[in-house]
Amino acid sequence: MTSMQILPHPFYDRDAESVARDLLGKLIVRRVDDRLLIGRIVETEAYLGPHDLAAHSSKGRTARTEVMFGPPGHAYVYLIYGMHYCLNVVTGPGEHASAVLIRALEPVENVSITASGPGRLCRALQIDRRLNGHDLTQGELVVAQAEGFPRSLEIVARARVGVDYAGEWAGKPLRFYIAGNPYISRA
DNA sequence: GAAGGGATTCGC
DNA sequence: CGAATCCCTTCG
Repeated sequence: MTSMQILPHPFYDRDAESVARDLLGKLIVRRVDDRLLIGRIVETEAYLGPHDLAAHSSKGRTARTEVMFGPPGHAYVYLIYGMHYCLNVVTGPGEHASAVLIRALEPVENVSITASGPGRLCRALQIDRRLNGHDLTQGELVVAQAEGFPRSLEIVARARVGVDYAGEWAGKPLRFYIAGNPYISRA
């Protein structure tokens, strides 16, 4: 396939909303043994930091949320509802305890089962807690940009999913997806 | 619409 | 300790 360029740390060292928008169209590259599983990000959600009542970091710094309080560009992976993993990338600026949830991928290479929805995405890419804290600029899980793609995208902003408990934060348009893409998790 | 399932957190 | 909660998915 075309050559790819791994996104460097400064890409992540910005506010979560900017990173969430700019991740659309980028590639998740997961290496399992000698196989590369590749998907294009088509849906994300921004979690802005401790003041955002929908963000895990708003509950304080704990063993589970520790990675969120660390440097940008690392994976924050946790188990939810006893059976699904969710993949987030830690953003900035600095150690701001903000992150972007990756909600859906469009299959690009070796992704046969559906990767729409955060739980299914992790199943498709064989992501579990062992990748919590992983540096996304190297190793078995990275985010990259294909040369010359994407050019321009039409982005839709909507309320985030599954955060009804978050009061006024529940309705803020911090979920982003590529308009018309068939792999988004829900309309 | 409800249940399934386990880690995590909080309250007693 | 027990109880409640959860950035979900699949089944009825």
